[in-house]
Amino acid sequence: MNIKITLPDGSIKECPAGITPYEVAKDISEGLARNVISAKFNDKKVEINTPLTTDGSLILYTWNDDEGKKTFWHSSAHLMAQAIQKFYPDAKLTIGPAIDNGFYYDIDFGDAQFSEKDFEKIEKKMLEIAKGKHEFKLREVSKKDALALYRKENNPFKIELIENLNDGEITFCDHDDFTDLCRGGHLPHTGLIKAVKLLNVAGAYWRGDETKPQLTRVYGISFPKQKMLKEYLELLEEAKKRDHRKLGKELELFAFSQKVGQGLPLWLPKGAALRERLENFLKKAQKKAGYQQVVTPHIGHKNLYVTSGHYEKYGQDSFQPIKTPKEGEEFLLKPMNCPHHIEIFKTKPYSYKDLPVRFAEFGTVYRYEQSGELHGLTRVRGFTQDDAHIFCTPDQLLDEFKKVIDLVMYVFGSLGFEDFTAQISLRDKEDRSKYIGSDENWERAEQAIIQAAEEKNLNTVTEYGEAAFYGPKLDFMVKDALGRSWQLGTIQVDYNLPERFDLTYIGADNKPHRPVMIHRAPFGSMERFIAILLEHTAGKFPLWLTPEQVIILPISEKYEKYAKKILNLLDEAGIRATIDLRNEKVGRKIRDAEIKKLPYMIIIGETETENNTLSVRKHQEGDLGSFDIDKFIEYIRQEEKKGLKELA
RNA sequence: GCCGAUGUAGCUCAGGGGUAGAGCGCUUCCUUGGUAAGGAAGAGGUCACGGGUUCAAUUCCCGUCAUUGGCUCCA
Repeated sequence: MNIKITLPDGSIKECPAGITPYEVAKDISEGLARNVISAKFNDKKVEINTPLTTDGSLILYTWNDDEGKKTFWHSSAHLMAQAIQKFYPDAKLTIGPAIDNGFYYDIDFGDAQFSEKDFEKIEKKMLEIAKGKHEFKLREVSKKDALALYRKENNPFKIELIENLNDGEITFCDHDDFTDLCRGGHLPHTGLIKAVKLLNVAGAYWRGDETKPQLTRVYGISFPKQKMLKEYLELLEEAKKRDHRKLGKELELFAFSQKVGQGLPLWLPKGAALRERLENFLKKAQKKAGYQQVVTPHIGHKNLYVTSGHYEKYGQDSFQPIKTPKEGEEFLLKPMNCPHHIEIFKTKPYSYKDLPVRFAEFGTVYRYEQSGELHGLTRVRGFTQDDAHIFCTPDQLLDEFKKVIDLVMYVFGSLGFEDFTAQISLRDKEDRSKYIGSDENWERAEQAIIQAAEEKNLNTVTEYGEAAFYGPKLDFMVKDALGRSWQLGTIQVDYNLPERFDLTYIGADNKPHRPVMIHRAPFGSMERFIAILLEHTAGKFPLWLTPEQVIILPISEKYEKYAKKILNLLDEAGIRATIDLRNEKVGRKIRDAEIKKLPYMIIIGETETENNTLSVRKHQEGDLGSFDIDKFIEYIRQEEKKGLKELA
């Protein structure tokens, strides 16, 4: 009997029933058969040696497909677990999935210690086993037998997993002498795994729940070719060079001090100046977009946060109140600016004709982040939000929201962020107790965001359970050098705080109405934004933003006077320049300026002094030739403008 | 907060029971050199902090702090 198999290109192959995906690949070409590592049949993951018995569509995956890589890495996780059990026979396995870059296995080592020192022997053992070309074989097991096996092994984790599965859908995967509970998706055999590297060990809670036992998570990666591993490791090295913590130190932008406290960044002169330029850039755009700057204090009365609901939600898990010595009044370091801005809104009555009003502030806030969660500038305890709150009528909401999207796009565009995801963060579908406010208001807010994102043609993903407790968000997510995702810009719709603070405006009907609030921060925070910008540009900031635009390199002391004259002229023209007056040869000065990524070098020697000119060299590009001073200033001004777009 | 790793000169790091080393940087001197490293000399360290073991601790043990890879969390 024959079956009809449809391939992705639409062609239909007639094959004998019982043919495996591997055999189909072989029928297409020997090369494909060598490379095929997994398959989907009728949209369901199948093993490469699963007999196909009905008509259907088949997709074959190789290493070049994400599906293929996942299969490869998941199979490698089995191999790693097997190798670990050779050395730690009592280790209890739990789960071992593939991730974006490799795989991990969560293991309960009991009283035994597993550390990085074990990596080498595990890697060796894995490769040794891999060479045996052991076939991965999936087999169905009854619930009873599956439970019996893991009861014998005394593995409560697997038992818990199996208990949540239905009889008839439980499968085990065998290879060599190793068996594991697994739903499938494996390589044909272990021999395809040619290179492995264990990357790190970490603690991870069983099922991600901090009340449950902590397991040891072993991360690794594997490849079908040794060369690919080498390339991957080189890539990791490259990424480390772009790490904002390293660059921030090298470029003297920011620092931390044990004495000041963890997670509290200190901005050095160059970093502070950079921040100021970024702030001015946004202030200018916001002014154009109808925002008004306000300034509010760093602390607020506890009652302010009781009213806002933040106290109930975060009171225990935040910096604790500051008390006045005599009255015992309690004040909190502000963890956000919204309540303060709301109080500004409440200083006078508003007519519908006055709305929308938009209050903006670079507001520094303090949040108690758990010590283990702090990370460079991307996760800190004190940071400055480029915050603003828009108060508008329900009718204006959609339009205002879209305008904010425009502003965020302008900021991202001006700074070269093209690779981002707009994440629509909605309520958890099941657990609604985490949120305040009525279902009706939430529904309206969520719809407004979805519609605005759609009308602005944003590339979105929707995440449930990611909303703030007072409202849904549109978050702009960007990846750092190491591929970790961070939220930069955010726009949030809020019907709840206006309710809690009893905000009103007078409508055309001469009756009070409830305004809607939008919270928004295009950068997110100055700290995180600069961190990600550093990693994106590898420290080569746009010319308009960079701390030092030009360095003057006199060839010898004889030209110091002329060099200083040039410095003054550049300074007067608002160009940020310094001089390298060290007693070094010009070759050395150039080398050092190149390493420091200074965009322009001006070389001053006998010729320049006599002709009243400059020799200009551009970073990474070399000699640009001779310039008059005025011509050079004009040139820099033009180059600065190139990076900045106009706000629509 | 939890699990693991780390903490030695301004930076990057080596070392190891008998109070320390390299490279870069810095200072001084020589050199006045034209597009990616000129030469010489010198200064610089409570080996994170506190306790213990020891004749002796920077080294071994314990604790604290900080950094770091994850987990949980993220208004």
